[in-house]
Amino acid sequence: MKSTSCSSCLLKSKAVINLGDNELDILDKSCVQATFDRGETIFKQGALSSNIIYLQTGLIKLMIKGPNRVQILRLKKAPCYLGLPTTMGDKINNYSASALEKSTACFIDMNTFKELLRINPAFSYEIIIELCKNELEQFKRCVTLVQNQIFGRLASNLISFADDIYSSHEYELPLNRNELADLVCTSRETISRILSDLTKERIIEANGKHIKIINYNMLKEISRKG
DNA sequence: GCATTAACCACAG
DNA sequence: CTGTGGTTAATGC
Repeated sequence: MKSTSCSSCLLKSKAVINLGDNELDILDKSCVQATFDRGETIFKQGALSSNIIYLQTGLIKLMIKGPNRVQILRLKKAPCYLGLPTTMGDKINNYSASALEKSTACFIDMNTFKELLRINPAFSYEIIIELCKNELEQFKRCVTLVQNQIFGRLASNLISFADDIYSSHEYELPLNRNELADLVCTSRETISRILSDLTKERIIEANGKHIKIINYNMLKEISRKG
């Protein structure tokens, strides 16, 4: 299935750049590339996990089944590693990942990955950096979700789509209203209402999945104050 | 009490 | 799959 070798790959991660030729060969032997269409599951909560996944291109969502409903943990945009916590931290996946747009990913055998961590400190260092950045992002998101009211929670996410994912004040939402609700912990109805309220206030324009941020500063203010 | 927030339900495009 | 309206429960003046 693999069209290129790891050594000639143009989409190397920051960690893999530090690997020598020998180490790239080791990686090459247990690395398989796959592509996913929108909606396809990359890995599933409850299943045995034995791979580290490097998302080369695309956008995915991580979700976890809570006591009552699904919770979208976060969206992740390539390039990034997927499943580090769930593969290294447990034998079973603690959450699922599915593609929000056409994505490509490399599946790396966990034992090979562990071996690379052991033999190459520069590689390990980059992995730790990525993990730490992720944790900080999660902490921030946690505070926003717990302490802000719904306007603030949704505003934060609309801003994060614009700044972190699409680098534009105008974009197509990768999620429907229900998924948006799962992302900011509310109901589908409330999402509808808030999007139309924000449109009435001329802070954004929302037409179906098309979002245009008109008053970025105001939206930022809402996300800060909750 | 009264106002606000947000969930749940129902129903219509 | 979405948007809206009515109802209701919880919380805070």
